[in-house]
Amino acid sequence: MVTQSEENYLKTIYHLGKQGVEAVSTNAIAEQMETKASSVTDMVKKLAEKDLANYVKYQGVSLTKVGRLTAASVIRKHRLWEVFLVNKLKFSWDEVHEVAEQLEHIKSEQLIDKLDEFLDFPKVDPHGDAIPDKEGNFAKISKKLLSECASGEEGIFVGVKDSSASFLQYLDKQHISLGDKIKILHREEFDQSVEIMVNSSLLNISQKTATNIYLQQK
Amino acid sequence: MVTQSEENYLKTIYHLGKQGVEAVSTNAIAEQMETKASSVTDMVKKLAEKDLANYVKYQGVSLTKVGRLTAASVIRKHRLWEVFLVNKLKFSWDEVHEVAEQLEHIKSEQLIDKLDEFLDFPKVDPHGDAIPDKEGNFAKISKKLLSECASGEEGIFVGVKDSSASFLQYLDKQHISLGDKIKILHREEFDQSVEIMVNSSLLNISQKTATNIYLQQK
DNA sequence: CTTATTTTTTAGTCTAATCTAAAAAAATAT
DNA sequence: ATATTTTTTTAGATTAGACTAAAAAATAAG
Repeated sequence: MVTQSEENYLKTIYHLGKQGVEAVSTNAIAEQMETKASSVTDMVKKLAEKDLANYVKYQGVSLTKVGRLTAASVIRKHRLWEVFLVNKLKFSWDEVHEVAEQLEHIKSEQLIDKLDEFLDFPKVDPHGDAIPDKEGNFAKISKKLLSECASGEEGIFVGVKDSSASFLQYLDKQHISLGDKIKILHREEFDQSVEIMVNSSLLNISQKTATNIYLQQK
Repeated sequence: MVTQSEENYLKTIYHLGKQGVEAVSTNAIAEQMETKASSVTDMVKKLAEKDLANYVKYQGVSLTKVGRLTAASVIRKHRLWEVFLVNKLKFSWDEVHEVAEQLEHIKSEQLIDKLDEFLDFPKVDPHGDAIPDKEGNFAKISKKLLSECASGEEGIFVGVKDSSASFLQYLDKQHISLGDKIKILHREEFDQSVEIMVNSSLLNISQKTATNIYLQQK
């Protein structure tokens, strides 16, 4: 049995080391998890003991195949729950993280399968990050900041970069919501503002807004 | 902060001692929770320390007002999650318990409020047990076994007593489902079978079936 | 290439929750 | 009312996870 704490370590190592393939330093993990390096050393030994991680003293940690799969499964759960919280329970994007952080540790294959189905097999979470499938494979999502799109390009609004309450409220007021198709019509040289088409209405957004919106293209 | 383990003890004491008001013996708790009496003693001291329980050596435990409220809140979460699992994710009744057992410990007021709303403020869980409100008050549910109803009576099918897979499948086959209005037409003296009206169709059910179905009246 | 600095590990504590075995109190039976 | 049985508590260990402080290894600087 993989404990909750072990799952959290696996997740962190996965994120820090390119899907857990690259070796990650003890200190990096400690900093990320806001814990002490000595605690990390202890845990990392345990993960190696359980064949979830490869660990050589003074040389950092990477994940084994099983470790990577376990980490991906936790990430899958986290992101599916985030979709549930936002799409079904109407949480706003900035409120979901800590709750999903708890829900990701619920142990039940069946629960996640049924949740996945209930949500209609989403491929991205509310922040625009890919949701891995049961085998731990991530769909290649080509998401790009709106500010990086040329005029003429279009894409689906799949996430925000910085999800402050005020920004989300602004989006709400402009009737821009997740899943909307956005087309870039014109980029204004002088102030980097962008004219876009959303829900068949024209809108002008500031550069700041444009650097906060992720579009998914095909 | 109340730990997961503390919550489980509170819940057990609540259930064993008439909402936690009556004192419950150490042994009774140990047996119910499949743990050792010595572990119970330890925990019960801690609960008393935190003013969640009243405890006098050798005289059993009851809950304080705060303890009762905390227990009721855990039960509320458990039952709301059960409704979610059955109504939304299409779990069958006998599969939900252990998952709800985990979900009940997720800490987020907001989550439960929104879940409650999402489920349309249910008053009973899939087993026909009342869901307490935020103040810990249970709606008085007058649920009765179908076998105890006189002919002429009617009620809403709110739960089952023993939820074996085969029984649930039988109900499915007969097109009897949760929330259906059932009217008792006639009770056969000789074999205790009962003729009922469900979804405007006549049905004859055995005594065994009748003792497994809970009806809610008014 | 030796010294200083940083990183990582080890050794020893601590807390929460559990357990076993023994002691103490309460309940029951003779 | 005394002995026996049952229940409950205490004492002492154990395990997971985290911490502090000191030691060891690796890295950087002169």
